[in-house]
Amino acid sequence: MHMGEGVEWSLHSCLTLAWLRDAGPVPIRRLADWFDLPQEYLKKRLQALTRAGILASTPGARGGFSLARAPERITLMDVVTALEGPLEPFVCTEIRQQGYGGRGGGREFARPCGVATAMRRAELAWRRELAGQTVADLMAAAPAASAERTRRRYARLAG
Amino acid sequence: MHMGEGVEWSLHSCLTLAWLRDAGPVPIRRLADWFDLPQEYLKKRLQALTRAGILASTPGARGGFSLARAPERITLMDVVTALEGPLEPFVCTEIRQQGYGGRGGGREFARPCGVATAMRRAELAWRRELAGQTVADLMAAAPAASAERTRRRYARLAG
DNA sequence: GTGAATTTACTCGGATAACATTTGTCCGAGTTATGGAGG
DNA sequence: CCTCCATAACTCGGACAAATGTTATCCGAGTAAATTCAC
Repeated sequence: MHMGEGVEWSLHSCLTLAWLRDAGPVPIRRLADWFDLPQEYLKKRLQALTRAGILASTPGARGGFSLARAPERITLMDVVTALEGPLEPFVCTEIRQQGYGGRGGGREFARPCGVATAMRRAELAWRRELAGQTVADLMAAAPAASAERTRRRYARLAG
Repeated sequence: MHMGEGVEWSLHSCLTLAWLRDAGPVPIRRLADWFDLPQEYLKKRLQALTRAGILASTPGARGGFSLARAPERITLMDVVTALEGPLEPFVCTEIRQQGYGGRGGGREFARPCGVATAMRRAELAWRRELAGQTVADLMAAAPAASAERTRRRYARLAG
């Protein structure tokens, strides 16, 4: 059970984009250099966020990525599902059909599998927690100096 | 983000073993037939549970797997960590070091990365939920007939 | 100068390769019950 | 009847192969600003 690195990359990217919101769209090149990440692959991930309506991409010169909505309205859940897909970590393949009921069983399987239900409950707790935190919260939790430092450093790079 | 099928298999196996506790150790062959799963691979998974002290394995003829402790004392968390390893789904690779601080930053990174903290919080909620449910709870949640039916069917097979 | 053409700086999407993990298979070795042979 | 031995039924562990998923790279196409050039 592992969550792709793209999640970390994307969250940090969102955080940065949030801080640079006034500076206009940020090209992928800058973000990749910023965090020293593979440019093309990071792009792919951010494209996924764009398809999900979390980021907006402006093509052409002076284009790049930017937040599509206010940081308060982007939850971590949004980002995670955009990247990892809407699929739940635990997928019930209904093994039990084979086991407890045998070929006949019918009625017993109308209600969902107990194992799946238990897992689902845990996933819901996870999702709830993710949905409860926004990019704005991340900004607030970061050291006070980070925002300003990021803006300064970016301005210097962008000349 | 996906959780291996072994988790589902193992939980159903534990449930079955719990019901068949009086019938002595259950050979892997039976379990695999039971759920129509690949025998050798299921064995691997159950061996992992054995190493974790959740199951006990008795070698030799009439051997097989059995619960190592009471169903009340086996949490879903135990099973999941035994199979997927103790590693957290989200791994922080500290890419921020590159980004916000640049080469100098030092002091700012003493406290953990905000993104990682947020993710950790969600994982904790997940773990807590998993740790709160035991195999005994699964037994209780299952349809009343399942236990007896399982025992009967097993007796017939082993007959 | 003004407008059109060219260049430059971006994103988008698909194709593909390298790599890791999960899933599945196979085999040799060790352990214990069972059944039979010899006393 | 008792003992010893062979056999059968299991698990354990490692090595290996196949399938899948993640990470990464490359390329052609589209879009928009900036630059160049013609007039």
